[in-house]
Amino acid sequence: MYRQFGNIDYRNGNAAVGSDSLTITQSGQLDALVALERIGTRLSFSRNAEIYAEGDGADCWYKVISGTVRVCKLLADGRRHIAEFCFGGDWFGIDNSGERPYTAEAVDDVIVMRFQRRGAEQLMQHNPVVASQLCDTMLRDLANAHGRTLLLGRMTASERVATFLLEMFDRGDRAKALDLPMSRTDIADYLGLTIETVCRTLSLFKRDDVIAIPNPHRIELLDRDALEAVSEA
Amino acid sequence: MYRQFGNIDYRNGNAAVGSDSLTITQSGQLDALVALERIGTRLSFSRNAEIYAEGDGADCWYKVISGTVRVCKLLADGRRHIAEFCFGGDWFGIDNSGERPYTAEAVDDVIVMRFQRRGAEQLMQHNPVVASQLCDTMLRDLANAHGRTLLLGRMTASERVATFLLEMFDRGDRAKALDLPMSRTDIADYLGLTIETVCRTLSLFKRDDVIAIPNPHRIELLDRDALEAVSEA
DNA sequence: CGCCAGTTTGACCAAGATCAACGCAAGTGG
DNA sequence: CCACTTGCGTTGATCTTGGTCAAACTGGCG
Repeated sequence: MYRQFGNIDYRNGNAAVGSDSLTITQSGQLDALVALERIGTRLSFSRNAEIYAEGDGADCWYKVISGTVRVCKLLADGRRHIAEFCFGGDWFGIDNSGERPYTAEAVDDVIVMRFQRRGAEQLMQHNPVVASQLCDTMLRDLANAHGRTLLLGRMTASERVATFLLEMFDRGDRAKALDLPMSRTDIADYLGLTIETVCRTLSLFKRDDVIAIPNPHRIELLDRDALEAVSEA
Repeated sequence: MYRQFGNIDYRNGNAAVGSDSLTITQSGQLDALVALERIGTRLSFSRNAEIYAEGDGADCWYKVISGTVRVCKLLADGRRHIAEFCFGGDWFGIDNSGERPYTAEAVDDVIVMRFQRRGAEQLMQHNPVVASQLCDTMLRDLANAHGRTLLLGRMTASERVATFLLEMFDRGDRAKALDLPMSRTDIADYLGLTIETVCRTLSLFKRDDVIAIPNPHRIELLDRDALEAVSEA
């Protein structure tokens, strides 16, 4: 899942800014990649910096190069909701509304690629490979979002936390140890719980030797089967 | 929102079955419509009939012509989750996974248009108008799904029911009276509540003269402002 | 008329929220 | 180098919202 458009290392920084030469061959994946790369700009943000705010004009699309982004919303009375976390390779900020419906913030230090929406849309029009890859990304996001409605609508606290941990393990390098970039509050707002419930549930899993927590941001997976049994569905 | 591809009346039944002539001009909306229509099949289902089941092969896309469809999932222990209700004009069953992740059922008597996925995808490749319209549909669905994660993750029972009612009123003909095709159980499973909580909340709104309920499936809007105040966010 | 499916209402219960205190490690300033 | 602060994280006690269980109601239909 995720990590669209393969493994080109953007970090070497050969991206040109907004070149508008859209004379692009309608051929393979690599061309699609190069084409996209040519119209993007690299940007970096430090921990908790705002990438864009709810209400801003939605004239750009973004792709995470490194770090973690949270897409969230603050309600009038202080309740907060995190719609998604985005990691290296994930797209965010793709919507066809005029205004941003959510805010995007850097969870830790983040590097992103920013694409002018106009340019990207033109690219899609002219290059079916880019179009179908972006389409796939959207369909994956949609499936993801539906999975989350199930989680939020019908799962208990333990099921939510177990599902979250497995998701994080599977997105990382599938090692036994996991470094969570986000705080407990972030996790709570992502799972529709309170920070206390998240803590208690993690402590519960620790007590039952399902996970170990050497420090708050590091989780070690001791018993995947147990976690999967809790997460079930 | 929704109701893609305008107002052609499919009910008159001039749809041909699976004609594969994809020699289509790259021009206006109407052509896109005609092109799509030519590769679709009309089907009808009666109340509670299954349109497709979780686990089936996902080789078709669907569009509702008339009636209401629920896209849902039954968990092992009996909990049920409704991902979305689809009304006339809405697409459903568009996903790029091999197997259906959800079941689709007719809420009431339903007529749908079914499209072979292969054909529709080819059509998208060759006809950018169809492609971008389907893309828009997906983006709308995605925004919708994110809205629902907010509702399910952070809203109280009253807020959920108020939001649901407003959504239903706004999707209908915006008259003061609304006929809900779905049962209380359906509403509950859509809002992540129990049937009892849905009933109690509706009774509460009735007691406060926000709505009237002449019969269980008919809701009249007496005080939209009050409902919007509860739904807030 | 009596049954049936769906809805409504009431009494009680529990999962998770809220409120509060404490722990702990990383700064910071004297 | 060591008090003091600050920002998280953890744990405990209590409360509330919404769930569970149960009974009554309603309209349609054989």
